[in-house]
Amino acid sequence: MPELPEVETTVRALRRPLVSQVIVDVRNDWPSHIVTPTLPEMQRRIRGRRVETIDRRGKYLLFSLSGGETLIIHLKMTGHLSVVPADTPPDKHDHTVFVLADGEELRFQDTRKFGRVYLVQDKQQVLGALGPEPLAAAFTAESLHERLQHRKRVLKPLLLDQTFVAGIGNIYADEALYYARLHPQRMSHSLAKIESQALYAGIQETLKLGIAREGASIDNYRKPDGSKGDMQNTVMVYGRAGEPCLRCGRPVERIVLGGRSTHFCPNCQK
DNA sequence: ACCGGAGCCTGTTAGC
DNA sequence: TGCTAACAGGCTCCGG
Repeated sequence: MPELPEVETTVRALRRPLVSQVIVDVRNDWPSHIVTPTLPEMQRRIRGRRVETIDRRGKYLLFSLSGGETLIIHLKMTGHLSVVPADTPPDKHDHTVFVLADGEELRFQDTRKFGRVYLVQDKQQVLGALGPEPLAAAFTAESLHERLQHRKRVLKPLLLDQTFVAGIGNIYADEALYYARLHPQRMSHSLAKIESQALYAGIQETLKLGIAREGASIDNYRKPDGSKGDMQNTVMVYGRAGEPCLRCGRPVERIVLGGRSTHFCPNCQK
């Protein structure tokens, strides 16, 4: 499941093959994949546009196009993007395909069809509600502490709330809480400053590690070239229910919070 | 302001 | 062995 490090890895891998390429058409066989505009209008507005830059905001990929519009893609659960020669045999889960002028295609493969595509003039229309970027300079331990104090929410679901912090998903939320030695059911406003600082460090360290390892291929995630990331070999608690905590040896526990599986060490995390 | 549940999907896995 | 049912999970919407 692509989270910030997986999306960042995808963005970095797509820049070389895609930046400065001209899009000549769009194909789609699953209408709800494209949120806005309609397919005919997207085709009209995107034809002849050049990809100028590729960036990331939270878990969204942003393709800035000549003419000022932005193509935005969210991979959700099973989305995968790759640039391949147009004669590459199609996969049955390729649902939106951008045809490029050089004979290649940007293919959005998405088994569970949760992914979403937008073409907008104003990217704030899609990104406007997102919280701060966790790896940006403006996001500090102090500002995190402040934001935690102003909410009365269970820590784990709050970390998954994209309006609170952008980009953290189920894996990195569990890992960050483990790193910070904080119980996932702690209330946000109960954190002492030193605990907020630990959470800040946990978020930073786990996300940076995830990027350095080029993502976690625990489930479906693959890099654009189809290869796996390495982060799955470094997870401390996620998916390790019943296995010994790597710090104290007691079994890792699994509970459900906010409808999400949550893994933690009841001995190390208070 | 916050919480819980339904819905969107389909490949995988647990259970019979 | 073969089949069905439950499950996973990011995000939005709805009602409490």
